[in-house]
Amino acid sequence: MKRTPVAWDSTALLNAGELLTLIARGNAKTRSDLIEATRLSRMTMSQRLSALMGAGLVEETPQTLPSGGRPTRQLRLSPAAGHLLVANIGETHLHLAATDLTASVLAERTIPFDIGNGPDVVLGMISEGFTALAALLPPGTGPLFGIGLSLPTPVDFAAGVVVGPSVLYGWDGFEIRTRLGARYGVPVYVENDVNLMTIFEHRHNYADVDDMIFIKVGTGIGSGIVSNGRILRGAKGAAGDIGHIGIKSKHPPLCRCGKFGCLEALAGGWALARDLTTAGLPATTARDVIELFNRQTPLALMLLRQAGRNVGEVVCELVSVLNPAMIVVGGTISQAGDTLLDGVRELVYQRCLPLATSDLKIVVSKAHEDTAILGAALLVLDSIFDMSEIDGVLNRVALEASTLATQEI
Amino acid sequence: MKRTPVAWDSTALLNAGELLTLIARGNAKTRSDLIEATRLSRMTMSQRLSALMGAGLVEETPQTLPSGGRPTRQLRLSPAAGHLLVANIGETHLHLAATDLTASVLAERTIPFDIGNGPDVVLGMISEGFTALAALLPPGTGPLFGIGLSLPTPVDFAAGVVVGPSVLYGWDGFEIRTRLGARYGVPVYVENDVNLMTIFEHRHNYADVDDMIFIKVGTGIGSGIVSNGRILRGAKGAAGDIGHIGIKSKHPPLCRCGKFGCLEALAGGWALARDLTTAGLPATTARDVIELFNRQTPLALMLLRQAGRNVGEVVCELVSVLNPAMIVVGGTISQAGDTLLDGVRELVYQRCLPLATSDLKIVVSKAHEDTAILGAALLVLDSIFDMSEIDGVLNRVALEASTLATQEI
DNA sequence: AATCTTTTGACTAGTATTAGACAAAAGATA
DNA sequence: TATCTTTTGTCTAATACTAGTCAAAAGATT
Repeated sequence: MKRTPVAWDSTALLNAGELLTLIARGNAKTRSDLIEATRLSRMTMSQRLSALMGAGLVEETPQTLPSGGRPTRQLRLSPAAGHLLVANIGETHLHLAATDLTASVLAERTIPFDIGNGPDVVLGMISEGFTALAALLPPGTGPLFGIGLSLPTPVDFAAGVVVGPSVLYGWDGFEIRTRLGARYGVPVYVENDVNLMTIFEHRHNYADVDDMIFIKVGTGIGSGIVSNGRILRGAKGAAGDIGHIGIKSKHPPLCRCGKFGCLEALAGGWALARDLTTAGLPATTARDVIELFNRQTPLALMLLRQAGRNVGEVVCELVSVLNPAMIVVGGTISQAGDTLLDGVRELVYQRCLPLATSDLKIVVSKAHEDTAILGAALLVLDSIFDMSEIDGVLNRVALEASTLATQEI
Repeated sequence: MKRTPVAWDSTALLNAGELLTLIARGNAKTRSDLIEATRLSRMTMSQRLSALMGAGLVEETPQTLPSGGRPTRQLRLSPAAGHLLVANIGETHLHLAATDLTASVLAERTIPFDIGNGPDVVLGMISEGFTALAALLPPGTGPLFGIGLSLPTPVDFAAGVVVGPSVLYGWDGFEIRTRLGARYGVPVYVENDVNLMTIFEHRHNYADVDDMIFIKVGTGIGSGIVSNGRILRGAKGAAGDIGHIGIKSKHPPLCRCGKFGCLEALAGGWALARDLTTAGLPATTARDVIELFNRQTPLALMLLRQAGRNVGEVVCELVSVLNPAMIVVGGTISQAGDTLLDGVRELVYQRCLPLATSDLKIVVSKAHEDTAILGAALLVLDSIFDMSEIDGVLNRVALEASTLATQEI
């Protein structure tokens, strides 16, 4: 079985990494953008671009940009040129999805499971699930480009390893990337769920904001920080862990971390449920709390307003330290909307310096459902279409194309 | 006066920006490093490198690295290939310096002045001072490569404009970069003094730490944040402003910002001097406080220990939010050493989660004197030897060399 | 002193890229 | 419909870059 030359210039394709990165990242939408960004001659750019288009990685959009003369054609990554497999490992459910290269879900599946089974069993279930999803892909979908995993625990992103003594027994130090990477032969990225929700919120709704903070108020409380347009992870991937910052209160309640007076123990979903139950309104989950709020239960309203002020205490400090342009509050409890946010705003505008608050926006997340899994897809795309990884992608595509060409003979 | 070809290949020089960046930033010290980093062929690299060496920008160090065979020659930026002019605008003194390209001071000068004179007068004094310094440069020093200014107020770094309503009356919105850039025709960078101290501390002492926080405890209290190896500035350059975070205390003292209970009002140099004076030990400056500490005055010791705990309250939150690998405490009051730091450590290890504290180092700055001005030089170097600016530098050098060549004829 | 090892420079033929010019394409405008 | 404007593709000669080879350089090793 001998190799034959393929239709498009394979050298040009292999050199087109930079173009692909610019297009995939949204940094360049037109041919002129590409020339300006790469400082390549029009000839070379054109050649490489047609290689990318020939390989099915890039396509022109139907719409053009008006320019006074001949309209400018817009370029984009072909959504179907490849696919991703992503999973959100929750505490009770496993959420799996296959997406295209615009992070749109092609197929998905939710499996109830027990995270206590440990990484071996869970990763086995994920592999099985991925295989099932891959079978559901529409015909013509390109090869697997990468895998993303979301976990409810701090993660050393660079290494793809769970860190920390965490709630997840048996996962500490488990080398997820190594394990899945060996099985699938594509890049594997592992990240904490709050950071992934942050990535989704940032890329999907506020892509032009370079400094923002996403605050998740769900059962627990956590945050994700975008600084200079990038996720801030810190030395060990533990950045943004605001749930256990101490808040002044008259009778500091015991937190599940063992300390007293943590933010989470005052304003987290589990704490609100606890307080409602104590007052004779049975509630166990954050969803129950919002249910009572929706029924306008006075105590729930009161507790949520107070929770807003407690969250606000910490947000004040985040604003002073990080000087964000925007704060987005998400998570189940954020469904209380302004009832929660008014307390946050009250504290922030009262306590922070005007320079930091004058153009600060504090809003509720527009997102619902499970955005961590979409964040995982966006993260994989961002990481794959990147200078250091892009050559691997192109090599795989070129290889696939050339073997296809030989098979046809 | 016609142009004549110069000794070295001018095309190669103009294309050598990437090499120069790598060498200047310390990312590549040998020829092999350069080949690996640029993926250029040895031929091209060699050609461009000799252009850089011919232009006097890069030189080989006397020492070589042992390699088993022929020793590897080390490369570095020629310190004397150019010079920088930097200034620290303090509240009572103007500190000016000329440095070489390793940020070593070649000449310096301190001028007492009143910042109340406003930006016009002050920038005029700086220009005069720079002219005087330039006359003191050793013969053979290369041209001016850039200018750096340090200011005791928040700055919009990207624009080179003072922001704020700040203590500096008349400076708000003043376009320093535009003003000085027009006069000197080189890049001008303006930055807040605490950020510059942070840059110095980071680059000079802990260059391999990607996530660190520098805390300045002087008359006031501020901080600089290094995240992913870069200074975190926030949306408006106000990040790290921790002096006015509220601290719980029984009788919250009035702060100079108008609020009660700010960190600065409890633990800043001015607050400690106030408390010592009240107790009958006259002190006005942070230096006076340290003077009393050095004499082992019991009240000073007690106040400094308490100040450490107050600073520790805020550091706890910084650690939870940013997960740094290292915290460096500087500023005049940090001369109290462990008397101050023990309080910080006590709070941090007691309140933060183990994942964030297990490998965290909390140390006193090794630096003394005015490090902001050195930070300014490092910032200018970092900014100049950067993909977006480097071509300007090379053009200026090439132009200068070619005019020199024509004059010789 | 002879040998080894690795760095470094230089040569070649072949390949990739560039600048600049020309023409075709395609919607806007008159 | 004819003209205008800007985008896009293609051509060519000149230039830049590459891989691969050979040889010289310079300290380490024997």
